[in-house]
Parts: sequence; structure tokens; C-alpha cells
Amino acid sequence: MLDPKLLREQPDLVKRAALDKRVGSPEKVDQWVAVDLVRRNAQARADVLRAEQGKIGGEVGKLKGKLKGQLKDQLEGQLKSEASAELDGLLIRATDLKHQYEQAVHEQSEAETTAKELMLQLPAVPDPTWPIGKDDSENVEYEKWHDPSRPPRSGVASHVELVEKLGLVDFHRGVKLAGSRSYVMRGQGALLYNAVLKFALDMIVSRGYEPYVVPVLVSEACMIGTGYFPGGRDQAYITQDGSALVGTSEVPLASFFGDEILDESQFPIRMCAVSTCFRREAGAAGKDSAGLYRVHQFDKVEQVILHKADDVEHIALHEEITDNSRAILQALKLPYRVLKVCTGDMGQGKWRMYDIESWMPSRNSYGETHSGSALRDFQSRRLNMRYRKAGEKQAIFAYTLNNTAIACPRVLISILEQYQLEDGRIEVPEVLRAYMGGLETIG
RNA sequence: GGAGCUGUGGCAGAGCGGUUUAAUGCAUCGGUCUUGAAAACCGACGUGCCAGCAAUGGCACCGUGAGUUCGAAUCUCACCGGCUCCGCCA
Repeated sequence: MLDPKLLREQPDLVKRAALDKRVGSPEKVDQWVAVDLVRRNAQARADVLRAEQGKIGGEVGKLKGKLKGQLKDQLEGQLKSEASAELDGLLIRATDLKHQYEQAVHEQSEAETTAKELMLQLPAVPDPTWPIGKDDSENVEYEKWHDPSRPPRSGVASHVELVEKLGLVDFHRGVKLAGSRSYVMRGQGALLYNAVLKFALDMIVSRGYEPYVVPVLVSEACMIGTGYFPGGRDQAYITQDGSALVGTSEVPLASFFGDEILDESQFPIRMCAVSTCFRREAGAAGKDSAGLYRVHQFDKVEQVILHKADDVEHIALHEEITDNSRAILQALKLPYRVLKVCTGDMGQGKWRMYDIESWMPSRNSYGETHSGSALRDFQSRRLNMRYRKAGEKQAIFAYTLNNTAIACPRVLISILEQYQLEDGRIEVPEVLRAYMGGLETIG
């Protein structure tokens, strides 16, 4: 959701964003501006009518009180008093006002509904220093890293071969149980899976992030509030009760303080959670269908930060939240690169966005394992999440950020393939051994 | 799953069709008094939208939505949350 003032005063900025991001359209900006004007005019009319109606209502009340007094003195059905005639006149005027008021209110609420619908589709304006581009092919590589002892490998076995040989993943039975893009982690595979998650969680918690266990089945309001609905409706599993399975715990974490006014002294609020995530992957039919890359259900450690509305701090915290992920990959000695995600690929609400891609030998390239966004007040406006500075009256919309800490099973592709030994066994990364009972090799 | 109760401002709590611009108390903030503090007294004290350069003014909001009425916190209906008891089950 955008600042309505921005839309009224600088609609061209948002139109530009619509084109750069390929979200919404310039026409929708114009439509919003038009319908917003209709709404304001209708409200101005309705307010005046309502005030008039209230006045007449008050007079009706007084007269009725008077008439009651008179009736006590007179027998029923007796002569009509002056007051009674006046009352009839008032009631006729009041009825007329009522109809006019209803019409104005109707017009106002119609316009408001349309304005809201449009607003939910409009893009936030991206940081002008961020790359402009049409899709992921124009993302800009901005940093590359690998541990000297573990450079990117190639020409080695793929994780699909490895896990089948070692019995770490059962794809066939996964599909039997749950359909395409399903899998079952098993034995040491399951241990590795949990070890990776726990390691990442501990790392994030040690850096001052408060851990949460959150619902993964949330209300539609949370999905709209975080910006996933209505645009991404077809990517989510929705229940017969209208609730939705989240694609990331960013949704419940960012929504946690929704509809609240926080105190600035609580900021920045650093949160994290490990949760199961569900994605329909609609439109990705046939893409990455083999292996652990693109699945409907996975687990992820996610980080979320809420803080004051300040661009300098926003940038600093975006770096911080990205550094946390770098640190995890570095500890795992996985080669990675960081991309500045261009406007066409960043999505509706983002101001800045980094993707981190880890090296996956079987793809002979990097594969996206992390995604970190700076959203300024896009989500907090939708969530109605504000804060107040000490001693000040004005409540301000907070800024939000989020980033992946680690996601399983996708990152296992990099680990398994990078750490495979000549004989097909897998060396366990040192930092994970403590989480696997000291196990040094798998297989 | 069955039965009953309940939802009012930061909290407590009145109001149950028209002098409600929602009483009162607590909490909070400012002031008077005081060497200082406490007490006492005085005052302020919600959110959103609209008009206006502004001062300011108007409207809406009593869980949510619809309805009845000239007029709804108050009446009707639906939904949502909370509490209690019973049943079932981790």
C-alpha cells in the first residue's frame, strides 16, 4: 500500500514504478486518482447531510418529549397541537435527508472499495539507485565468495544420484504420498536436514534475533497485509475456511504487531522463526521437476526486522540481515554470489532486494537459496503497524525487512554436491557435526 | 461436538432508542502549591477520513458486517473473538 499523498501529488513516480516493476499499470494509477477524487467529494456531501440530519433528529426528540407531556393532560385522539404539526413537518424533511444521505454514502463507499482494490495492486516505488531491468536475466551480480579450501566444483554427481544411492531422500514414495514435487527425507538425510535448520537458527538467535514459533495457517488479512495477496493468490494453498498456508514465516512474523502502535524505544525489533512453508509453484510446470530444487513443502529459517522509518537505518539493516545469511553460507563453506535484484524481478512491495545464490555443481551454476528485501513502509501500511516517538503524538508507519537464513531442502543441493567424496559418500560440514552427534561422513 | 455467559476509550466500568459532544474512577501528561517529594486542587488526555496555507471546523468509529428507524453503543440477524461447564482427545 502506498502513501495516498504520494499518489495524488506525484502519480508519475508510481507510474514509472509500474512500468519498471511490471506490476500494476499507469492506467491503474490514473484510475485511483480519479476514484479518490470521487470519494472525497462524496464524503464532503455526506458529512454535511449527516450533520443536518443530526440536528433535525435532536429537534424531533425534543418535540416528542413535549408531546408526551401534553398527552398526559389530554385524552387519546384529541386535538392536534401545534407541536404535533411541527413534528410532522420535521419528519418529512428528515426522511428526505435520509435518502440524500444514503445516496451520498453509497457513492462514497463504492468509490472507496474501488480505490482500495486498485491500491492493493499498485507497486511501491523502488530505490532509484537499484538496477532497472525487465526480469531475472538483468539482475546484477555484485559480490562473489568462496572458501579457498572449497571452490565451486563441477563434473560431479548430482544430488539426485547421491541421495538415492545413500538412501537420504525417497522421491518415489514422496510422490506416492503427496503428488508431484514431494519427497521424504530419511535417516541421515533427515538428520542433515534438521541439523542445517538448527544450526542456522542458533546462528541467527546468537546475533540477537528473538525466536518465534508461529502459525503457518494464517488469515487472509495477514496475506494481504504482507503483500502476498491479492497478487499472489494462485501461489498459495487456501483452505475451505478462507485461511491460507504461508509460503514463508515472514507472513506471521511481520504481521505480529499489526494494528498496533509500538514505542520507538522497542526498535529495532529483530525476529526469526523456523517454519514449514507451502508453495503451489503454479506456472512452474515442468521446471526443475527433478530433485530437491522446487518443491511444494519445505522448511525455512526466516529473519524479519521492524524498525523506525529512516532510509539510512533501513539500508544498514538490510546489509545486516544479508550479512547474517552470508555468515551462514561462509560457515558452511558454500560458494555463493549476491545479486542486486532488478526492478522487473523484485516484486510489488520491494524498495531494495538482494538474492543470494549458492553454487550447485549439477546445475553448473548458482541457484537461488536466499532472498532479502527492504520494503520501507509498504507492508506496515497494509498491516497498519505504527510506532510513536517518545513524547510525540504522531504515529508513524514502521519499516520492515526480511531475509532467508536458510531453506531446506534446497540448500542441501549445494551441501551434498559440494561435499561429496570420491566414493559417493558425503563429508559433513564441520559446523554441522555437533548437530549430528559428531557424525563426520554420511553413507 | 453439547450448553450457558460475554465483547464499550491504555485499564476498570456506567449507559440498554433522542439534553452522549460516551458518565465516573485509575493510569498518563502539563500546571498551581512545596526547599524537594507526596497529597490536594486545576487542566489536558483516542483513531481514521474530509475541507483549509493555517488557526480551526465537519463526519465516522462502543468486536465485525448487514438490517429496522426521522434517529442505534442501546433493537433484529449473521459472523468473529473471549470465558465457564460437559463430552472427546493429545
